[in-house]
Parts: sequence; C-alpha cells; structure tokens
Amino acid sequence: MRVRCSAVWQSEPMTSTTGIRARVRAELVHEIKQEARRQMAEAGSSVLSLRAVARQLGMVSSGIYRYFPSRDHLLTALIIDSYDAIGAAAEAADAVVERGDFAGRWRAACHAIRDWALEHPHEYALVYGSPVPGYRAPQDTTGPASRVTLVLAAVVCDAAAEGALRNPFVPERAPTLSRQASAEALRVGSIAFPGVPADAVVRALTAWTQLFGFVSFELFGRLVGVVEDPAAVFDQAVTDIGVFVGIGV
Amino acid sequence: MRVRCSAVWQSEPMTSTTGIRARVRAELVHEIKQEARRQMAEAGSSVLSLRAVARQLGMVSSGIYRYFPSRDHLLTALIIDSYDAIGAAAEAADAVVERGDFAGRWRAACHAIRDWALEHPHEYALVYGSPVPGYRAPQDTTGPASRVTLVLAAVVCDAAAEGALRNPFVPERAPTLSRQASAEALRVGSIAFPGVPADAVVRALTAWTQLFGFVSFELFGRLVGVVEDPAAVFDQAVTDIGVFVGIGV
DNA sequence: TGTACATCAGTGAACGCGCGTTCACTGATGTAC
DNA sequence: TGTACATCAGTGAACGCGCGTTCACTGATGTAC
Repeated sequence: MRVRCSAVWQSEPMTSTTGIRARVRAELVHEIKQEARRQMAEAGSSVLSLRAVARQLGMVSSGIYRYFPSRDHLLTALIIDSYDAIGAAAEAADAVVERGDFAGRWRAACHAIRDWALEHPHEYALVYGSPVPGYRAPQDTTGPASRVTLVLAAVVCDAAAEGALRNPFVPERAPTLSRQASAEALRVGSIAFPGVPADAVVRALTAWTQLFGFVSFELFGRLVGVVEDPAAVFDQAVTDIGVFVGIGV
Repeated sequence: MRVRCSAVWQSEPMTSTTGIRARVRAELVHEIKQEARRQMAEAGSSVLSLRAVARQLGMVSSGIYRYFPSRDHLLTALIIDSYDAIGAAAEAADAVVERGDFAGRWRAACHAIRDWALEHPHEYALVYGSPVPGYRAPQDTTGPASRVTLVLAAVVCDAAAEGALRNPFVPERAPTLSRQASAEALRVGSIAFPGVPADAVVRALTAWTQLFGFVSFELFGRLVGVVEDPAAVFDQAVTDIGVFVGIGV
C-alpha cells in the first residue's frame, strides 16, 4: 500500500512494481495485514500467529512466506502501518486548524491521537505498549514512529517562532531549570525544538509523556474504578497541559 | 510471604498456617515466584512458563500445581507482589520526608516509583504495560494496585488540608474547568481527593498519568534517540508537574 | 510411647494443542525470441 | 503470432519445539487415638 511498507516485502523477492501480478501481490499483502490486524483486535496484539492468519485467508501456512519472509517482518509491517496511521491522523487534525491558533492545533492533535487509539486499541498497544519479547524494531520504524511526535513539536516550535510561547507559572512559583536538565534541553531542543527556550523544551517533553501516559492508562484499563468519564478528564488535561507547555488557552 | 499473596495459594489446599510443613511450603511458594521473576527478567514479562520455572527448580512441571492451581494464579501472585513492592517503595520514600514539605514528599514518591521501575523493569511492565492477553485481573489485585496511587493522592490532600495548594497559573491564562470535567472531578474528588478543589483534582489526575507515562516511555524504549539523559528530564518534569499540581516549589 | 491412618509433596507419563519454518513439488502466469 | 523457458503463487507434508493441564502413583510426613 504505502511506500514505506512496500519496501518491507519488496526487498526479498525481485518483483516488478507494475503489472497484474504486482497488483495482485500488493492486494494480498494488504489482505494479510488486514487479517492480522483483525486477529490482534480479537486476541491481543502479542499473539499474532502466521498460521491463524493463513488459515483465515484460506491459505496454507507456508504460503504466507511468499509475502513476508518471517513473522517478525509481518510484525514490522504492522508496526510501521500503525505509526503511519496515528501520525497521519494527527497531521490531518492539525492541518485543518488555522496556523496561528496554537492552542487549537494542540488540542486537535491530542484529541486525534486519543481518538485513533480508541478506534485501534490493539494497534496502539502494538506500538505504545510494552515491547514484544524477542522482537527488535528495525530502523525502518523510526521514521514513521516520529511522525506523530513531530506534529506536536511543530505546534510548540511555531508558537515559539511567533513569540506566542509564554511561561505559564506565576513568577514566584516558577521552578528553575537544573543544570543537567538545561543541558539536555539544549541538546534535544537543537534537534527537535529549534527556537524554543530550554524550560519550555522540558515542559514539552513532559506534556508528550503525559499525553501518551493518559491514553495508555485509559486503554490499558488503569482508569477503571477511578475515572468514569475519561473523555472529560482528557479534554481538560489537554487544555491544562497546553497551558503548562506555554500555549495559551 | 505477605498476607495478601498467601491468600492466593492458601485458598485452594487446606493447609495449617503453622508447622514445619507450612513453613517449607511458604518457602517453596517464594522460590517459585522468585524464579518466575528471574525468568521474566530474561525473556520478558509476557512469556511466563510454568514448565520453565519447574525445570529450573529441578522439579517436574506438574509439581507446581501443588503450589499454584494454574498459571494465571501464579501470574496474579506476581502481579500482587509487584503492586505491593512499588507501593511500599513509594510509601517508604514519602515517610522519611517531613510531613509539611509537600514538594519534597511529591518528589520523593515520584523518584521512588521511577527507581523501583528501573530496578524491576519486567515487573513494572507486568502491571503497567499492555494487558496480558487472555488474563483477567481478579479482585485481589485492586487493593495492592492502589497503594502507590494513594501515596501521591495523600500528598495532594495533605497540601490542600493545610491550605498549601495553589493554582500555579497566572490568572489571565488559567484555563476554566469544563462542565463535564468539573462533574467528574467532584465525583473522583469525593472518593480519592477529599477537600481538594475540582481543578486541582483534574491536574492531579493529569500529573498521575504524566508520571507513569514518563516511566513507561523510558522503560519501553520510547525515549531512545530523543532523550539522552532521562534522569535529568524526569527530575525536572517532577518538579514542573509538582508546581502544575499546585504543590509549591 | 506406639500404631493406624490421613494428608501431603513430588513423580512420570500422557493428552492435545499450536506454533514458526523448511522443503520439494505442481500448475499457472508472464517473458523473450 | 507462436513457442520455449523462467518465474511465480500456492500446496502439503514434515520437523522439532514448547506449552498448560490431568491423572494415577509412590513414599514421606504429620496426626489422632
């Protein structure tokens, strides 16, 4: 389907990218992934079974190996797709908000992430849950993995560039940056947050962990018995944390 | 060992709690759990195998059933132990700080949680990672599960009781509570945060998700390639979020 | 104090299952001349 | 346009593995009289 994921299965067998065969092939790759996703949604993300996928597709288990050289390659493809999907969701949500409305963009991106996660809980767990034992994510995943984060970072950077980023705390209670945190913030900032003050970089990283922390807690059932209306708390948390980062209400 | 966990394996066979046999039995229960933990640390938390544990203990696999009626019961015991351990770590860290030093207590508890998690990554993953497929946590776990959270909540409550909890934001940027968030905060607050204003309840819940979100990100490898010095960022985040909650610097 | 009996820990074999992966193969589909 | 050949998709059987759980059993350890 997508360019990135085709690279995964294309590398092994030498196929031309055009022609009927290639099209049928791409379709089957798609179907295999689709079925794998469907089964993850039923049984949980860590119990992906090639045999079960093949069975459901009316195929013999060894047939899968025409399309994915191993179980790990299929897993990788699913992971990349998930990263791309959640990244695309965040990008799309951010894109429709007026550029200068930083609080609006922040809220839109955060809600898009949570919405996607709620709609695809097992794909979310696949990429943001505990690591699958014995699986080592290859390099191909890092690009797609960063898409969603870049959307959030861009909002902060854009706000800083327009001078709209402000320290949210009353001055007498504003914490000072530790030396180590300052050094780390400068390093991270120079890569991912150009033009953003060090203290805001740390707060942005903090917000980032809060956002996914909340979504993970909600999806993994840690709010059960505590929060009855996660949507309401999430919405408020997004607002509060937006102010915390320095993006105005 | 502990009272709670003994309830798990005691319920099935009718054993007296005293006597040599009972003591040997308790020791073996301990050894089985110890070995299970050791194997989780090697292979990952979701691949707990009764056979492997028995093998390592020089026991035949069916022998385990004298001590745990099923794999799920062993899992439950490990989960309860983990909850108790992380809860105890937070309690101990909080206990040595002067009662009125709310920021200090907050920081101590947060650091204790992260430290414990770094020392026991697979036990942390067992309870705060993605849910184990096919496993349903029984009621016995909810008590131990809440210990660590109660420590954090107590700091906020104590600060509120002494009038030391303040809105951290400059007034013109302080967000207003949505109606739904307010309702939910009142509900949660009446149970877990008596005497804490609704807006602070939401911020406390937000801080809670941030804390575990950071630790999970760090442990699950999501900071790799982004943050090089997690300890520094965590320490600063704890301070910043403490102020965010309303516990002064 | 001694004996009879019940309870216990641990054994060893077996059941039934599913898994990832390999291999030689058979037709069908494309490609080059 | 037709033929020969290479490439492909998918098959079916097999390998070797590990798993949770059951079951009848054998000694050893406690307990009651």
